[in-house]
Amino acid sequence: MITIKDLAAASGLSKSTVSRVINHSPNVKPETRERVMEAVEKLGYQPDILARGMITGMLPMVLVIVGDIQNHYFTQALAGIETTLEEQGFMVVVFDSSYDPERIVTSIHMAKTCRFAGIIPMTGFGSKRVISTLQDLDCPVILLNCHRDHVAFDRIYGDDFGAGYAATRALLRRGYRQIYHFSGNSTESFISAERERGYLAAMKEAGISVDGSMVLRGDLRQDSGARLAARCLKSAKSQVALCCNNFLMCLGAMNYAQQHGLVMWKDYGMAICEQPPVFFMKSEFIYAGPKLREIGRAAAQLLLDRINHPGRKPAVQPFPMLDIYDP
Amino acid sequence: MITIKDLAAASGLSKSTVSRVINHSPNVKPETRERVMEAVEKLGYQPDILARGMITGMLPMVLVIVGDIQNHYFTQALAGIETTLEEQGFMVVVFDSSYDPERIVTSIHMAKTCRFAGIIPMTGFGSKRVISTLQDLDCPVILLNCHRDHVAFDRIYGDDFGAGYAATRALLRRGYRQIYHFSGNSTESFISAERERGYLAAMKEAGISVDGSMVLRGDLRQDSGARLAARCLKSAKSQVALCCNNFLMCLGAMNYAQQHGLVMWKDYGMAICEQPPVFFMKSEFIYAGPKLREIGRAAAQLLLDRINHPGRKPAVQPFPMLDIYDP
DNA sequence: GTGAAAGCGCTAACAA
DNA sequence: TTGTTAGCGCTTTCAC
Repeated sequence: MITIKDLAAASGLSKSTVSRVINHSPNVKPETRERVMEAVEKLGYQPDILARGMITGMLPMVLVIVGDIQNHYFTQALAGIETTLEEQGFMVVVFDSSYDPERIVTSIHMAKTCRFAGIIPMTGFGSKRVISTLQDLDCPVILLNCHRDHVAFDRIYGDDFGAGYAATRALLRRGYRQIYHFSGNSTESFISAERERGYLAAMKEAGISVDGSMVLRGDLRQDSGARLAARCLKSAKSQVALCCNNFLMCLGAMNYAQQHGLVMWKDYGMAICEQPPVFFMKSEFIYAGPKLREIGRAAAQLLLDRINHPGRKPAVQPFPMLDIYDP
Repeated sequence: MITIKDLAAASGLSKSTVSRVINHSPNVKPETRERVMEAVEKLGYQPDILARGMITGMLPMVLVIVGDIQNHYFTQALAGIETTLEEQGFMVVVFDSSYDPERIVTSIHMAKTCRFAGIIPMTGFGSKRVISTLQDLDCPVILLNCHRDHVAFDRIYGDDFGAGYAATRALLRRGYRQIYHFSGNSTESFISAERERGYLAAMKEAGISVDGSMVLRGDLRQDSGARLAARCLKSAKSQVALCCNNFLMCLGAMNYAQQHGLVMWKDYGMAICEQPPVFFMKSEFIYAGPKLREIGRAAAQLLLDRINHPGRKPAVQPFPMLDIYDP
């Protein structure tokens, strides 16, 4: 491995001068800089990021904590995060927590002892331990789509209220009035609750009173989508529409419908309050949701800002951009 | 941050002794060990992985190079890789290459200068530059589902021939004889070519001669699946079946079918030569493919072996386990 | 069984 | 503008 010592020897200069050139310090004679760069080219030098990290106290790596790497929700945001960070020379360490707070805490400790430049948690905020672990950290943290009331941290979140609202509105515009909302357990997931709130707001605005029977609770997974669909679509009246809190429940509902010979927009309407996986974009159904890739980019950008300007007060940054698709 | 220096002071011992305890060296008096561990507990010491990496020349991190983080093919394998590596205290750095060889090379350099413990490339092996970059590396590398003839590296690959064979067989067993294969450009993707080979073998074995018109070439994406379906299913004879090289083409074909009122298993048969995304497992269609999560685990295990036993000759390790689903 | 000292490759004071 | 020196926190000889 080529080190600055080798460069120093090859160029007849000292290690410090070489270091200055490498780090683009302005206080170097152009001629000297050239001499060093020659050696760099000739020997194929590449700085040891680890050694540098020891001194500067920072490794150009960012920990991103997801709940499930196989879920498009996370990978779409991840794509945005990675693109942005890579442009600035950072690498992304992905931790698939399986939504387990204990493992999240472990990963955060790991990040600390590796002196990561920052952490972007996208999940796991039920646990006090996670919060307090992060607080003891003294490391830039951007909460992405976590609860908004963790005032100690920078946080960015999508407009899931707007998503629920827009999805419902789109159905209303098509003339549906009997619109069911397939929701999650709203006390558990903040995002899920926001979407539900958006649905309720749109219904209210349209002057439609929503009684308890219109909001059906599932577990945000496919099976419960099918189960709930069975309850609403049994008597297949064409004026019924489903506003699904998330994609997986929609998929379950669509499966149910298909198996029972129900055709979308003929026998029932369908909208989702989030972006579907890429290969389901521009399909038949309506969707409205925060642009996941973009919100990932924004979170990464925010993190970079924090890295470059430490000591600023943490702030909430709403991310209003919605992807609304109404075919 | 608590360092071994602090532990030494707290326990009245030297840094070296503390280091021995931390690293489970046998040459320490039990009593001394206890004294150190007390200090560790009391002060909440956590070793600085970076500093350790400088000495040992290895950071417990592994670079995994994927083609597209939003593709379930990669994330499923990634899930297996991560689980296995995490158990051994390694972290996973995911690099989404967008299949770009130049960016892959950059990421490999990054891994080197960070002294990563290993690299698992899952894509990007068209380029000679990638290969030679890896060869200059002196770092454990496990090629996962890349070309098999890179003899300089350890490599593991799934039984994609078997997948194509099994998928086709399942259709044959159901009585289909007019089975189209939606393939990729087989010169580009080795995996795609293997699946095609499996299809051809099964057809041959069944005594069905396959002329050129039965293998249709697309680009492995959704649109081409729909386009090819239009060619085969137009005259909707119920004895036609599609054997899709990958999930996305299958999805395109299913969309086409649905929009034209064709019902699976009534109007046409469908099989895929790979595992679909989790939420499409146990659906209507047949699939057969290497168990992606398991192959990920196996690759990670192989990497760990190489890290612990350097200097062994690189070898191919076929991974025969198939997930065959025939509802 | 334990301690002292060297050094990994680099940056960041401080001198010159 | 450049060189010298002192570490970062740890592991690893080599003495004792």
